Amino acid sequence: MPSGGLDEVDRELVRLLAIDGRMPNNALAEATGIAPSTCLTRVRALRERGVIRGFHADVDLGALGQPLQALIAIRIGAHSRDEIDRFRAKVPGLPGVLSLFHVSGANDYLLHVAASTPDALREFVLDHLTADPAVAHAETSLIFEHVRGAEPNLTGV
Amino acid sequence: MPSGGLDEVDRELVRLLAIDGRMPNNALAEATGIAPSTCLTRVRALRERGVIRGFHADVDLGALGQPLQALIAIRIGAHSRDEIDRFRAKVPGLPGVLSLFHVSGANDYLLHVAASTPDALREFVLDHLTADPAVAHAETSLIFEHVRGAEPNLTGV
DNA sequence: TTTGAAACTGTTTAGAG
DNA sequence: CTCTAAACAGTTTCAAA
Repeated sequence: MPSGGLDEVDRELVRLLAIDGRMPNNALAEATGIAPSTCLTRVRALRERGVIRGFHADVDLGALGQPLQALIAIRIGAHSRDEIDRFRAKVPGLPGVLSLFHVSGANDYLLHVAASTPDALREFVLDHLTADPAVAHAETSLIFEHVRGAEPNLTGV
Repeated sequence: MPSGGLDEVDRELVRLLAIDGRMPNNALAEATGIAPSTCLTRVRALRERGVIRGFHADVDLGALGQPLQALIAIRIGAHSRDEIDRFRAKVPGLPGVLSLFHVSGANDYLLHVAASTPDALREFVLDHLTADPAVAHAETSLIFEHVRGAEPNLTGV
């Protein structure tokens, strides 16, 4: 049950930073029982190794004028690899896109988007999904509630 | 198209912190053309108002021994409100749970989880979902790829 | 790799506009 | 609500182990 060259201290640093990405180096050092300089070196190493990919503010999209969220199940219409790649490449850049999941099963992609109004959402689907030749079908589900996992909180959805 | 009492500067601060949650106050101030002290006040206010909910490290779960991710579509078996509430309350605390979406449509919940091995995933589903009296059906889709939105990057999946 | 201590940089407070 | 400036805290480097 090990974890690719991470020791106890590394895992604790990761855990703490996943909970509070702005925890000061000092505090991290004390919490893990190492010197601040050592702590700095380790956190840098974790970033360089890609264990920590970045730090992000968790923003309330509603406060930013995007109170609606949806998950859109997308089926690709058996086309060329090129067309699929194009779709995959364009989607993350579309306005309001939070995440794109490529999944196994009946659907090919699951798209998590934010929108300002039902109309904006509808336009998003029509303009960018339905209209795309790679897309065979798109089924939109509104998100009533979105709760993060309580434990380590090891991701950024 | 406004955003609940946020001015231009606030929105820019939020945008920058969503991209880099560790951007120094100095740099934020310069980037937005205000004094560091003012910047500090504003960022604090954004946190207090809940516009910024927190700061988190974005962690590579694979590096932490959880290389598998899945989305599990869950249908609730038309039970009492209490039972649904209990389900809703327990899930975020289950091991490996990243996010729980309550959605409209054929499925009631969409659960985003991480696991170490296919077996661990199977056990998770059997022990915590299939076995739960509130759950009528659970359909697991493996996540092949998960891409974040490129724009503001305004969330933390 | 680790560290303590110095040098430095960024943060925070306070006081005034 | 904003700013400048001073006080403070945290970060980072570096030489040594």
